[in-house]
Amino acid sequence: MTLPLPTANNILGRLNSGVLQDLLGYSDHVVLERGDTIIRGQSVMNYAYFPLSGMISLVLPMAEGQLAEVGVAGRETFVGFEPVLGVTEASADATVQVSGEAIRIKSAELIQAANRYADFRNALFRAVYMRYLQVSYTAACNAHHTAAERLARWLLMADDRIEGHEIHISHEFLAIMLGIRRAGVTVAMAGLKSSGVVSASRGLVTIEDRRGLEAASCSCYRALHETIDRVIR
Amino acid sequence: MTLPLPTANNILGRLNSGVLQDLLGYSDHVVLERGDTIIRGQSVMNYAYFPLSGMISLVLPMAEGQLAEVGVAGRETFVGFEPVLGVTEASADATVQVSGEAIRIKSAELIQAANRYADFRNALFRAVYMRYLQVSYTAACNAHHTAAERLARWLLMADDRIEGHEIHISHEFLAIMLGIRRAGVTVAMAGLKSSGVVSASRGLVTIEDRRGLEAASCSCYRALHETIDRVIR
DNA sequence: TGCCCTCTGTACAGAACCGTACATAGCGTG
DNA sequence: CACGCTATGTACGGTTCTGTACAGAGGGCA
Repeated sequence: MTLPLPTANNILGRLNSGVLQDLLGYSDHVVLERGDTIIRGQSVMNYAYFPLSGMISLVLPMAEGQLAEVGVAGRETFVGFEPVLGVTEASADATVQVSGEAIRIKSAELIQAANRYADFRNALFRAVYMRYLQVSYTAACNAHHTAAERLARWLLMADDRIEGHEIHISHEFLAIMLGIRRAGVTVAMAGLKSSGVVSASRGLVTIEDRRGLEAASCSCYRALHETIDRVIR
Repeated sequence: MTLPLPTANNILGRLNSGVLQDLLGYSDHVVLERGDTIIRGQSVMNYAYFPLSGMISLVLPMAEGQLAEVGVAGRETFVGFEPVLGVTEASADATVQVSGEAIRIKSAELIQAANRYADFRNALFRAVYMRYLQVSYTAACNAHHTAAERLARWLLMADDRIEGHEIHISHEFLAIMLGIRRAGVTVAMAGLKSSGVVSASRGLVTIEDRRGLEAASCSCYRALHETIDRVIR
């Protein structure tokens, strides 16, 4: 079993080796277990996480105990960006959805490194912007698209961030992420299963036909990707 | 008729006068007419706008020509933040919803000033963060709350950004902003009218009972305000 | 093996919202 | 004033989703 390298993270992997070595000097390598809440909304942010594998949901706690997922993060980005904008409090919960590993850096050290290295700072800014875009599309998608389309989009986003094509998640959790009933997930999932794009058993969803899943998803998945590709150039 | 001062904008108004004078040296004072689209999504951003009055909607263009409002801006903030994060392309359309005025600065000059003045830079960062929070709540709200509740929230956000309590807007426009049918707006508005919290005639909505409107709104309005107050401290 | 807890599938009535259509009302302009 | 355009009010069938409930399946553990 091989330990994933820090360069598995898209931001860390593009740094020149001197900067990366410096950063790693005051970083931890941590394991993210499914269900862990590594950041809590409305509490002081202590660490930023640069995932090497796995997937993290960003979940906004609302009034009356409701929850709403506003975005997801994997090794393409980092979580805990608030200090980059001078804010000490977390905006949302960060909950591990798919187990993995991450490089963890104290928020204060993150800021010092960002001040020191322009390339690193710019990469962090770009990641913040991509997060903003993702949340924007989530807002638009929630207003316009059906539960089935949004389920397909969620599975695509997860598929992008995992090894293989098996997602360990229950309908109950998916319901919270999509802001719909648990029973609604079961029905929507049955549709995807009957058309053969996914198979599923207790707590496990397997993507069988990626193209088919893209066809079942709303346009937001593709639109967000195209926008990000254009911005990154 | 008095010209609004640059200090009417919350960001500019908190700068020390030397910095403000410098900024104003390379800024324009512009009029924002209802219906103007001052920034277009997916095109290069040329200017940032610091509103002194009026309200601007941030509207994400989606596939198949659909539109979705992801946030609004008034004199509490600025629009055209992308260059602050090193991005040259606009993410969304910025359309004037309520006429007003603004201080306009070339994006390149904005960045130079931000590099020069730490206070200004920090204020811009904080505004970016507040925008992020607002879009997050829009995403959550769209997933969980009814059209009537969201209409009430929209009217509250508009009321916060105008002089007086009269909003010039048609049901057609509101429908686009909320991502629902025009007829759905008419029905929801009829509810608000029958309970006396607003009155309305052709193209004009008047808020009669601010407290009542807050009661008709979902919790997102209050929750966002409380979060922003806490972050700003 | 038996028990229990979680997860999944299914059902049903009702609410919310859609797409569409049509009639009326307000208001500017010729 | 008459016309025409835009805005508003209303209606109706159909779809999506909700809240709730219950039964059965899967799997861990005593």
